[in-house]
Parts: sequence; structure tokens; C-alpha cells
Amino acid sequence: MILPEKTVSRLSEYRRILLDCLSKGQTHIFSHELANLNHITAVQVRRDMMLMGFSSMQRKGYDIKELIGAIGSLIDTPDGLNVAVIGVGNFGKAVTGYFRGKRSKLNIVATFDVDSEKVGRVVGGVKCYHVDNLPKLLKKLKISIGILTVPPEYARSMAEILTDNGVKGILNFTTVPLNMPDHVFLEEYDMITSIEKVAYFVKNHGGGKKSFSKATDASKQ
Amino acid sequence: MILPEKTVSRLSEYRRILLDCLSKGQTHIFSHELANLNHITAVQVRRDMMLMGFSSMQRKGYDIKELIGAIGSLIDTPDGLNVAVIGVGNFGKAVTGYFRGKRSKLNIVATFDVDSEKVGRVVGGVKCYHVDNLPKLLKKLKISIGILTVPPEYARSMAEILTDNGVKGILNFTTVPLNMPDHVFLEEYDMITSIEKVAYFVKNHGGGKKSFSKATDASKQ
DNA sequence: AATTTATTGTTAATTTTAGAACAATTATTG
DNA sequence: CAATAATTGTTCTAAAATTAACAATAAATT
Ligand SMILES: NC(=O)c1ccc[n+]([C@@H]2O[C@H](COP(=O)([O-])OP(=O)(O)OC[C@H]3O[C@@H](n4cnc5c(N)ncnc54)[C@H](O)[C@@H]3O)[C@@H](O)[C@H]2O)c1
Ligand SMILES: NC(=O)c1ccc[n+]([C@@H]2O[C@H](COP(=O)([O-])OP(=O)(O)OC[C@H]3O[C@@H](n4cnc5c(N)ncnc54)[C@H](O)[C@@H]3O)[C@@H](O)[C@H]2O)c1
Repeated sequence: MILPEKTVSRLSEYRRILLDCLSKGQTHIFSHELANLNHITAVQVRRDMMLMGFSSMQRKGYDIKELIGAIGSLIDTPDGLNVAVIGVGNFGKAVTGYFRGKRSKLNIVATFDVDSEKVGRVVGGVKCYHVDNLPKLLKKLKISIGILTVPPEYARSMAEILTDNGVKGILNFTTVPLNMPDHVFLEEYDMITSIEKVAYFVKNHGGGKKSFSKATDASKQ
Repeated sequence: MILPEKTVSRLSEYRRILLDCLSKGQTHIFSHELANLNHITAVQVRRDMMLMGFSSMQRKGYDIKELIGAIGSLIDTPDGLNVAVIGVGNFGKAVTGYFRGKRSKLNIVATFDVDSEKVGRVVGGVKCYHVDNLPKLLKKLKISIGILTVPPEYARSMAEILTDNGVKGILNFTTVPLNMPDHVFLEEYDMITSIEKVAYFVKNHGGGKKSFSKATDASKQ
């Protein structure tokens, strides 16, 4: 049974927060606590738990370790997935460095570039190869996820190489919207859109979302 | 009248694409063309146009220049908004460099850090100041948007300084969810969440969104 | 051990977002 | 200039996401 995209995003966020709680020695957490830490509502948390088929001992809150495990068993692949970063300029390098070691089940196993300054070196902690080797290495290293951080004009051709060589998911940071075959999951993000959204609401609202200040479940703790 | 967040995001994306079309000498565009370039449906485009109160000469498509202007008049502030980046490590530097010059109405006027290697220098094309000067300079430079790229442990305190000194919108790239007063618009993004979403769907679906392959409006052109 | 309190799981209601359908309109064609 | 074709604006419908409401349950309190 497949979970909604929004729920999956939240599970990832829950896990980040739960790991933090765990490292501080906390063992259980109530729905409204997890909600507060994430700035969402407790109902939403409980609903997500329900969707993923997770339940707690009533009145004790959710067992943090178990919950982390449950989220992991949904998101992670037991043997991990291999990831490649294509284009390691300023942004690609920052991304690579940021990911490294963050999730043991997602391994950035190679980066690719055309720049002879980078090819053959270690960039952001990972070996950089020339893009000419991309098709070969994608298969050899069993890479199933690609992160695109090349200049916009190369986005389409690189995406094609990825999908032609077994990649099943792409995280596209270029400004070029891609059109992927149905069997490839595509996630796109452009921070210009984010900042323009902020700008719009700063301009038209003096900042601030809606005006949610209702007294519900969520205002507890 | 306030537009839905999703519509605002799309307007930003439309503008990016339209600017590209304009630079290629195109003067008009049909709803289905704009939709195809963005990989959404034509209805959605027309609906967004309706929401923003924009209309075309029927049968000629939308006037690209006019549309860009209309989007600008909604998103942009005539005199522009000033933006600050807090924390110019790998990621902050990449972000600063990426934004610079991308939108003339959003000016990154200062960056802030604690590292003496950076303070006083120009980082990513913008002067870097010591965070100690943050309160003073936020007011002096009339900064209304802050981009947070500091290490997680400083996110909360930096956000507080921002909101205490007139900032009305925050783009938070740290892994710490923030709790903002109602009058501040907050946008958060973490790429770990994005990649884990990709991982989930690669694992549970062999990639691929839903399975939308219906013959509608959108399949034209 | 009865009563109160806190918290969950779930259903129902609401809101938000997207899609389908189609009449109205304008260009193009014969 | 009538008929046809293409495209929009909008209404009506559908789906997705969120929130509210509440019964069920288990702990805590008396
Ligand atoms: N989505 C976002 O939020 C965001 C933020 C910053 C940058 N970006 C995008 O990321 C991309 C890179 O930005 P940047 O600031 O790092 O630019 P950059 O110029 O610093 O880096 C681009 C890198 O790609 C390499 N490259 C060029 N052609 C290539 C190819 N065919 N195959 C592999 N590598 C190739 C270059 O050698 C360079 O190292 C751009 O498309 C930019 O728009 C996106
Ligand atoms: N959201 C994302 O997609 C994403 C991606 C990469 C990094 N990040 C986040 O961005 C942040 C920075 O990441 P990075 O890779 O650039 O790390 P980094 O260590 O390279 O940079 C951090 C910078 O912040 C400076 N700094 C430290 N304390 C400060 C303070 N109190 N005020 C101002 N500046 C201060 C440091 O001197 C350094 O220059 C982290 O929180 C990281 O989690 C987010």
C-alpha cells in the first residue's frame, strides 16, 4: 500500500526529530509533542501513524526507537541505495558534502563533472569521474538515484543518460523542468520559487501564513 | 485578494519559463504550451491566470511580455526587497552565488558569519559582516527577508534576531523547524526530505508518480 | 474499585487543489 | 460570409489533504 507524498515527506521529518530526541535519552513521545516539534497538528501526526500502520501503547506515547524503525522500514532499502551527483560546482559540492554520512542507507558513491580540475579528485568527500564514464559507471555501481546539479543547458541530456542506464529516481535542482518516463520518480526543487513565494507573502500579507490561531489539540503542552 | 501558495509557486515557475521564451523572441504563448513546458495541465494554467485576473486575446494566446509584467506586479515589490544570508559556509555561499542577479527585485545586500576567514571579505559576490552587527545592519539596510544557512544549533537564535529586527520572511535551510510569530512568513526546505521521498518511491514503486496517462487537454501540441 | 484525566485511533466534515466539461469567442477556411 | 476549428474563461465535479470530533482505552487519583 502506497503512502501519499505529503505523508512520506513528514515521515522523513519525524525521523530527523526523533533521532534528535533519542540522542537526548528520550524514549517515548506523545503525538502532540512530535507535532509541536514539527509545527504541525497532533491530528496530522496520529493520522500519519495510522496510514503507516503504526500504533502506540495508549497513554504512553509512541516508542521512539520503534517508530524510527518503522519509518526506516518504509523509507529505507535494507541494502541501501546508491546515489550519484551530476555536476559538482558550488552547489553540487555543497549538496554532496551535506548528504555524506547523513543517511547510511543512501550512499553517494560517485560524482561526475567535465571540469578537469575536478575529474579524478575527491569532491565533497566523494570521487569525481568524467561524465563520459557516466553510462558505464551507473550500471557498474548500480546507481538508482541521480541528483542533477549541472548547468541548465545540460539538464535534459544528463537526465536522459540517467534514465537510460537504470536510474529510477531523480532529484532535479536545475531550473529546467524535466519530463520523465512513468517509471522514474522525479522530484524538483528551485529555491528561486521558494524565495519568490516568501517575497509575495511578505509583500501581500506583511508576512504570516493564513491566520491560524485556533485553540485545538495542537496548542497543548 | 490573496493567492493560494501553490498558485504563487507556479507563477514563479511560469515567469522563469516565460523569460526564457521571451529571450528566444517568442511573443505569445498558448495555455497548453506553457503547461507542457512546465509539465502540468493547460487547465491549471488557465485557472491560475483567472485567479490572478489575467486574460488574453482569445485565440492568440497570452502576451508573454504582459504576462511577465502581471506576474511581476504580484510578486515583486516596486523598490525591491533586501535579503540577507546568515551563515556563508559551503551551502550559504552556493545559495548566495546562485541568487545574485537572478532577480533584480530581490537584492542580497549582506551576508553574515562568525568565521574571521569570511568576515570583511566578499563571499559569493556579497560583502560578509560579523553576526555581531546583525541587529544593527538589519535595520540600517532595511532587510526584510532572511535566508538561514547556519549550523543547526544556531538556527533558533538567529531566527529570533531576524524577527526582532524587522525581517518579515524567512527561508530556512537548516534542519531545525522554526516557530515563527504570525506576522512572519516562513518557508522551510530540507533536501534530505526530498531525497528520502525519492528513495521511498524508488523502493515502493520502482519510481514513477501515480500513473497518469489520460488523454486530456494537456496532451496537445 | 470507581471516577477522573489524558491520549489514542478513526470516522466524519471541511477545506484546498486539481480536473473535466463546455459555452463563448475569435480567427481561419472554403 | 457561413462554416469550421481552436482556444479561452468559468462552472461544475472529483480527488486529496487537513482538521474536527469523539468513542475507546488505559493510566492516575480518590
Ligand atoms: N535548485 C536550487 O535551489 C539551486 C541552487 C543553486 C544552483 N542550482 C542549479 O544547480 C546547477 C549548478 O549550479 P552551480 O552554482 O553549482 O554552478 P557551477 O557552475 O558552480 O557548477 C556547475 C558544474 O557542472 C559542471 N558541468 C558542466 N557541464 C557538465 C556536464 N555536461 N556534466 C557534468 N557536469 C557538468 C561544471 O564543470 C561545474 O563544475 C545550475 O543548474 C543551477 O541553476 C540550483
Ligand atoms: N536544506 C538543505 O537542503 C541544506 C543543504 C545543505 C546544508 N544545509 C544546512 O545549511 C547549514 C550550513 O551547511 P553548510 O554545509 O554550509 O555548513 P558549513 O559548516 O560549511 O557552513 C556553516 C557556516 O556558518 C557559519 N556560522 C557558524 N555559526 C554562525 C552563527 N552563529 N552566525 C552566522 N554564521 C555562523 C560558519 O562559520 C560557516 O561558515 C546547516 O544547517 C546545514 O544543515 C541545508
